[in-house]
Amino acid sequence: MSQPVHHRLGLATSAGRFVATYSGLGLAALDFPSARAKAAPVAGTKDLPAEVRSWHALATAAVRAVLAGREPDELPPLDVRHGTEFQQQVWECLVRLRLGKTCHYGELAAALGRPGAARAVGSACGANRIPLLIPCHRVLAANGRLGGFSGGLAWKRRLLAAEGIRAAR
DNA sequence: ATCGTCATATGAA
DNA sequence: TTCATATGACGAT
Repeated sequence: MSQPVHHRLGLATSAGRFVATYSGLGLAALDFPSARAKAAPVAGTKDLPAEVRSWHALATAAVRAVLAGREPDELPPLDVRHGTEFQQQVWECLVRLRLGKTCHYGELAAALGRPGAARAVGSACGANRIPLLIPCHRVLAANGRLGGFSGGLAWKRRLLAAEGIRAAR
């Protein structure tokens, strides 16, 4: 019936206006700038829970940092309940992957004790609703190429470039 | 270098 | 159980 309240807030950056969605547990989704996102109604900041306002401040600073190629100093809590156990393990690994570092789908699978699950890792990355802060753009294919990206490969390239990483073509 | 074809893990229908 | 993946390895061309 009454869903847990979700707040959708615009997040302005030099690269456009992202849309952040907060649940009662923290940041639940981060959407890339798009025409559709622009149209999305965004709550006025007046009757926002103080908690959400502070999370949004952290998220805004963190997203801007990543876009600028700087390591964010503090992340808001991430609400990752929608993920399966395996997906959460993958995302957990990713938040620990420092800016400027990359890994391969297969390496990540092996690190989780599941050699051979490279493809499943790719799927888990695709299910990530919080790009940039859960940095799935730092996961490349074993042949040095880009792999995929739900936000579009142009974004993946752009994010990697901001971190000084250059993938093979 | 590119292309097919398998092998494989996970998750949704 | 069947199908779809943001993979990877291998062999033929």
